[in-house]
Amino acid sequence: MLDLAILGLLEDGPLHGYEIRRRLRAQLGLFANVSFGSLYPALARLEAAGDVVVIDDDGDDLVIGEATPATGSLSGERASMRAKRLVQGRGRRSKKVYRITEAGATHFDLLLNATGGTDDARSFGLRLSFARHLAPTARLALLERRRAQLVQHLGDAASTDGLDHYARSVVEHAQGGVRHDIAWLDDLIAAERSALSGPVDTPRTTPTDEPVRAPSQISPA
Amino acid sequence: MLDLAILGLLEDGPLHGYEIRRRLRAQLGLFANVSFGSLYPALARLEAAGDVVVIDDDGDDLVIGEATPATGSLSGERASMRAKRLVQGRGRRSKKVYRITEAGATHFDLLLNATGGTDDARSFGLRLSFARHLAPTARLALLERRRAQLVQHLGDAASTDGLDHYARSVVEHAQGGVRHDIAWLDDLIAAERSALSGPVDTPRTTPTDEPVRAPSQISPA
DNA sequence: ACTCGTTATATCGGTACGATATGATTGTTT
DNA sequence: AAACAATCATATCGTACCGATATAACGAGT
Repeated sequence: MLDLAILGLLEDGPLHGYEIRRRLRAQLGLFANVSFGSLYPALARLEAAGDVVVIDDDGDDLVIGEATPATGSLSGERASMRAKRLVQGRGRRSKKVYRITEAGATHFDLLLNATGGTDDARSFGLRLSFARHLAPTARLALLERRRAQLVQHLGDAASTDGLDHYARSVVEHAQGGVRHDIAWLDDLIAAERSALSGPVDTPRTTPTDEPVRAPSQISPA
Repeated sequence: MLDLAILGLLEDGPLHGYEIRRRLRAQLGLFANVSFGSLYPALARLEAAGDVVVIDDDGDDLVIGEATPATGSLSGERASMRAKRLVQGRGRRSKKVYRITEAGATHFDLLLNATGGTDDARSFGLRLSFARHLAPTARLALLERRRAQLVQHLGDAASTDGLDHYARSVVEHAQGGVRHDIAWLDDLIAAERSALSGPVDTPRTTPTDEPVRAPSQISPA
């Protein structure tokens, strides 16, 4: 989950942890309230896995020999990093800027295209946010997978019998939200379809074979 | 989070773990996808804390001496339980039915009325589901607290500049959802207000001083 | 010079999740 | 009636995530 988010942001250029969090809050504002208690461990994880590397402000990789000892001691890297930090920064540095590696980019593609996994709203929103990195067909597949999940979600919803006023209100409101989500997905799917089938010109059948649908925007209060 | 849910369900009578999960899925369907990996540890937690006790099918508490050795060995209780299970059930039992204690009920009130804590949608939905256990003023406070959270949430939302089509769509759709939530809360708040101020009779001002508002239901797809 | 708010990294304890294992009960097929 | 599958039910393991907290560097105000 977080790995996907971090790698996706780093695809557009190196960032340090704090900035990653800011963008996550801005771009994915609502879910993704990501805390440092998960962000920094995640960055350490990705660094250990070789998906990201720490660079300094000049863009140089913060590893000495460049010929990394491969599957050797991980602590060696950290030690050398600390060394360079001391040498050229005189302890003045505070930011740790991360850059995505080729392995990281591969890993990102893998995570982004993964069909299975969790079906929660967060991971879908995350994937859709990075949908520009997906092939058009994969994009469409992502949307339709999500739509099917939500439809099924509505399907096996209980009958709200035996629930008091408040609980019923919660359930019904949530169901309304799901229906809203489905309508939204329908719009996105239609857009993807028309972009796939007729990227030429003269979209003849497009505006007619679609039922009348609200323009994806609730009344702005 | 889970403690609140479990205790709230047990307020209406003893249940076993599996059934708790079913009700959680039904009543709070959407969030609350509660997994056993969190449910059973939570039950064990609550049992250790004395908030719930295991009973057998006749309603008897499944502890031998009734004079529990207090802060002694926890494993003693489990051993005695296992013993009784063997004695009177000949291993036929598989369900562990939990009953809430007085301490548990107190704890539940505490959790339900807690003003601070997390501000996520799940815990709010959970609290609102159990709102019938709240005093009318506390109910209103809960709703207004949540409303303020959402309004602020909308406030410090970024400007969606620099976001591509997909990311912007995600953000805008989420914001629409938040506005929808706020409208819903406004309805609930209005209802609570009118129930507080004029619970007598002749609801004179009720149908008129309220702005025209959609009936909380999206077009049913 | 001093404090305060912001930027920034990091760790800790607790809680939740997904996968998985295991047993008991019930229903269905042969 | 035996065999099998599905469902009901409890439990544990590893990992991810969160909230609180600690720490430190730096700029701005006073």
